[in-house]
Amino acid sequence: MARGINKVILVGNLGNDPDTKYTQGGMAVTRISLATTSVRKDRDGNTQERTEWHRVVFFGKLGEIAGEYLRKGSQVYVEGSIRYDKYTGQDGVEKYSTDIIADEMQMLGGRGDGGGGGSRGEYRGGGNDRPQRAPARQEAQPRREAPPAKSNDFADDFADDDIPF
Amino acid sequence: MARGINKVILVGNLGNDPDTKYTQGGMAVTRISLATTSVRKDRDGNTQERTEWHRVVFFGKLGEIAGEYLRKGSQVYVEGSIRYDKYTGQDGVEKYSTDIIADEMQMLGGRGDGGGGGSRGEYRGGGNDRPQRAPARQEAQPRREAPPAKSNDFADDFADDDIPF
Amino acid sequence: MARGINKVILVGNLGNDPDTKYTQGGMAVTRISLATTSVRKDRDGNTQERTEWHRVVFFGKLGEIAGEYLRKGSQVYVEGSIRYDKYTGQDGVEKYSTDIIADEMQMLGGRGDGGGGGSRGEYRGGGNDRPQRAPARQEAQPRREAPPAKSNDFADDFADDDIPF
Amino acid sequence: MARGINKVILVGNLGNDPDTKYTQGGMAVTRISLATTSVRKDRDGNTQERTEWHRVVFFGKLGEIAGEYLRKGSQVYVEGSIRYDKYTGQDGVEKYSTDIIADEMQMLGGRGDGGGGGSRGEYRGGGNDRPQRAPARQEAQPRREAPPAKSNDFADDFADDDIPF
DNA sequence: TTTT
DNA sequence: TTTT
Repeated sequence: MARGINKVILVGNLGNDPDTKYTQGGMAVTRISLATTSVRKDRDGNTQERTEWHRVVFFGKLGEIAGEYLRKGSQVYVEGSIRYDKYTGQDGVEKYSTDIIADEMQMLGGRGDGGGGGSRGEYRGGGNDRPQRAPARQEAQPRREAPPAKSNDFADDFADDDIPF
Repeated sequence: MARGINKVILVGNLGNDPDTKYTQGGMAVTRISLATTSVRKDRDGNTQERTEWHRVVFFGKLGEIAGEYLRKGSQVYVEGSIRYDKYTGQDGVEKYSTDIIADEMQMLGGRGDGGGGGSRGEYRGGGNDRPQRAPARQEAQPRREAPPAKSNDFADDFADDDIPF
Repeated sequence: MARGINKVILVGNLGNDPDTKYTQGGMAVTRISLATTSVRKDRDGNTQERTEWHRVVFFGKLGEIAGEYLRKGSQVYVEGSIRYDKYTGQDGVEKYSTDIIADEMQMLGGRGDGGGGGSRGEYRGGGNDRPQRAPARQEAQPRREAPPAKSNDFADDFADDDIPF
Repeated sequence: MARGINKVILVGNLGNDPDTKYTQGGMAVTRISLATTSVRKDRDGNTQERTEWHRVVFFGKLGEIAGEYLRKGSQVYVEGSIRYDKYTGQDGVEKYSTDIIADEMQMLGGRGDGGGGGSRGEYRGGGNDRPQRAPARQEAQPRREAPPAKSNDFADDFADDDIPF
């Protein structure tokens, strides 16, 4: 039985345009790099600034919306959970990664340099957006290239069954 | 100027007793390993369970309280922020680590196998618990060994000035 | 279009057993009174304690689980949103109420005086637990009286269509 | 001893300019009205929109910053706790109010119609901003009228000792 | 490595 | 009205 709370709340700006790929089952997986900067005063009274870069991942419908509306510089609210992964790199060395699996996002004031659209992205991950075999993704991301017809890099990372929520 | 929100809320159980060390300036640094388990149903209707192990770090007064009251199995509420670090291992290879820097904690119902005491730990990281030169740490952790008189492993990790909040 | 975040996170203890009722459509609506206590030191160094009593409401499947597993004294984690209502009392005077509409809950260590059961309640409000015409509620709450066959007090408060999420 | 978590996270827009007053001890108390709007689809597939208006209160240094930088329309992130109060109105009737006591805020992208300034407000309520007898408030709010020399409406609500954190 |  |  599930036990525990694993919740992350971020407000930050994208360091780059989002990267959207598709699983073999047609599910969108969008990744962004999100900066949050904090300050503190050290003992000498100097201001110290530190930026964390969060790797945030959006799945399914939320991945489509994030890919469509977010742009480099966009300010966004993200809610999700932390996921730690361990894998073996191509060099045979064990590596670790940490991702924030988003289940809610909301665009904030600034539009970044994407501009154009006008409409505002927002979505709360519901319960029933598991990939229903070939979503109508043609309509879903007017400004993204068509998803690759067959396999792609994410195929190694995520089977459709791997949706982490 | 600071910009962004980086907030983590965890409720989980400790996998081991806490590990408390002291910086050269006498500041307590306590680390715990905290499990949060979530479940989801996969496409075949099978229940999938996944546990994340969070490395949580408590500094200063909060580190003393965490070290004193938490035990393997304890259930605890933790609030803090995510911190990503990159360092070079002794093997010369670049490594990455992710820590949750706690700024609030509260013990919950279950006591784990610590038992005994009776009193309940709880604390909110305030603004003025920077190491004031040699805190009265003798009184602070009745059940922990005296902090090492001189250097320790954390000396490499944290100078007093590194308190991350 | 939706705009904004309205999120509440509570950890507290129930002041009384939960109160479960049913809408005419058969949806469970469970209310609890949840205490959170905070302390601060006033200027004279005296400890001041203050308790807030939150009215938390659970709908649908979550309402059934809350009604079944929570008891007076139970410690519980609740996530939800704030809802302010204004209504006219039977005395013709305008009144205001504030409720926390829960969309996630998890029982914590302490069991309160409910005891017995053994199993632990937990649930995340999903997207598809709107009342599907007559849920199998007979099985759902073994320890609660059968829901009233017809109207009840909540009928005035909530139509099935009023589920606030 | 304190027990429980009472945490609120809001992202919304101000419905009006902030209202700043001062206690007799010289502490700033700023109130804003913050809107968060959510949507849901009802059974007929129609989009239902609902706006909650939160009364948010900022004390001390945070109150000065909120009063200076926020304006009608500003988008802001607020973190705090819920506080329920019961008082007797001038008509002799018992009334209830709910406030969000802020302990952290951060201005977001949009500037509202305040414009001008340029600098961005942000602050985390620290531990030591209790009113130190007459803060240098002349410098603190360039664009607000001078605080009343003597008593004001808040005097009834808040003594200096009432700072709720 | 925890917990249920 | 809870809890410690």
